[in-house]
Amino acid sequence: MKTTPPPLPELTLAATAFAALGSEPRLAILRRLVRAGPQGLPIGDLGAEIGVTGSVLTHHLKQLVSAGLVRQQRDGRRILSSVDHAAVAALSRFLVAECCADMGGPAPSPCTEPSDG
Amino acid sequence: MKTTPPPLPELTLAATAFAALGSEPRLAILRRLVRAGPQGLPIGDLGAEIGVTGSVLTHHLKQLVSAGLVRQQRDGRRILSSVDHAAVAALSRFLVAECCADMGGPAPSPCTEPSDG
DNA sequence: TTCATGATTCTATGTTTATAGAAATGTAGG
DNA sequence: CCTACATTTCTATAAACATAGAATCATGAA
Repeated sequence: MKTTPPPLPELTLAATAFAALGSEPRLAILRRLVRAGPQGLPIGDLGAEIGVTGSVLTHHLKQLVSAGLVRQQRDGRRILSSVDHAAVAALSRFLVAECCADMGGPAPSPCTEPSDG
Repeated sequence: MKTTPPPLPELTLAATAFAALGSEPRLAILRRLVRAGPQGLPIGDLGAEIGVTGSVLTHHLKQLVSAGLVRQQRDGRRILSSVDHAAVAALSRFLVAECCADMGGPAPSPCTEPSDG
């Protein structure tokens, strides 16, 4: 049996997810989906609200889904997209972990911030 | 007088920062810089450790600096790059805020995760 | 089957990004 | 000034991404 089957290194996964978020239209899409809640939003409605249509919307959604940040399920003749909150939270934690790595301690607060608030 | 001087909307700034992180080499760079601590790391050393050289490294660093995630300061004939932890933490918070927006409550925990642990 | 709707795939074009080597800039020391 | 070192800018090329319209596929209703 193979004892080292890690498919993709954490760094690659994180970079893919960040790249998926590194676009205004996609970030706007994610926002709408968050507001839509766990039920999700049909792609048509999504495009109408954001101002992106057809193939372009599919293009962006594919990246978000591929990055694991968004899930999709059929509902009759439409497809509902919803945010994978766990994935988003995990990505956020990764970012904080990177930030605080070897900085001294188990990261009690997000970071040793310079009196931000 | 102009009454609408907001330079860049939050969404644009966030997208820029995420795009800066959406690349393996840049994410690797950030990691090294985090481990280097607040003192920073000269660009030459950085390239030697990561396996990126000269102009390519400058290219990536410029994006990280432009996104506000990395700062640079001269130290004699070299330039020390260091992570702006506050910016990274802020980006992480933005991500969580997006995730939990309108989900009900002031976000006590990162997200209403589905029994992840 | 036929029609209408919702989404994707295909095809094409323009833009941005990544990478790399050579040349140029800035800094420190003799 | 001249040399050595560190980093950037310039130039070029290949790859990836963004956008859009037309055609195609999938689902639901009559």
